[in-house]
Amino acid sequence: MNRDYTKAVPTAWKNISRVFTALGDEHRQRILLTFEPGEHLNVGQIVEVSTLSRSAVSHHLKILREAGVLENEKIGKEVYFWLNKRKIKESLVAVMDYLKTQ
Amino acid sequence: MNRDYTKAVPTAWKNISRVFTALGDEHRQRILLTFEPGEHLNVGQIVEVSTLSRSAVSHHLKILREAGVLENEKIGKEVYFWLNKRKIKESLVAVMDYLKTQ
DNA sequence: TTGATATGTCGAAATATTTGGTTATATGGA
DNA sequence: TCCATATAACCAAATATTTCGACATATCAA
Repeated sequence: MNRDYTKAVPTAWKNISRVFTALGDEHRQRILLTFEPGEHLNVGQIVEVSTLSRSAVSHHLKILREAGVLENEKIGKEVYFWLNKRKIKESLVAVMDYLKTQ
Repeated sequence: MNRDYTKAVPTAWKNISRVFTALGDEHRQRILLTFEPGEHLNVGQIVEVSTLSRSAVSHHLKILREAGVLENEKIGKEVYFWLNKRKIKESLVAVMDYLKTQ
């Protein structure tokens, strides 16, 4: 039995945790699945295919962005979002590596 | 833009969602990290290394079990839990595969 | 059968997250 | 500059999750 994590987990795991929390919500999954390969979508487009209000979508986009799952850039009046594949893969690999030691 | 997921995600993704929700909580991460390779732990042992009450731990174990992340078996008076590596890996691979199409 | 132990379940309170209306800010066009 | 548009930030209400004590159930040993 490993007692190292009685009180807390390492920072690396906290970051992973945020990614998993981000992916663990169905609304956020729906947003992610909306992206076609390499596609950049602006907030309005994402709201358009969502059943949620603009501010709820904005909230979920913030969580996805803060987890590093999405990146964004403002172009003119619009903010475009796209998948950060590297970041998602990193988190998955971290858990894969943990499983390998198990 | 893929509009297929406007209202819902496929069942496969709902199952993945449960795994990610399970892994996205720090208390649950701490429980998972407590397991040494191949180890089976009973509830009392997990409570012992936790800062939470027995019933809170029981609640988290239920979430982990229902997500398929942990398996369990009652032996005598005790219930032993262990990691379901296959199930966790399956969920990670599903997301990896999604990333490959991106 | 009685008592001790291990665990699960229930219910209510505490806490956190989600939601959507409203307001603020930035951008670009007339 | 003034106005329309896109988005973010703020706030309060609705909802969901977490927490823990109390109670219920199962097992085993005396």
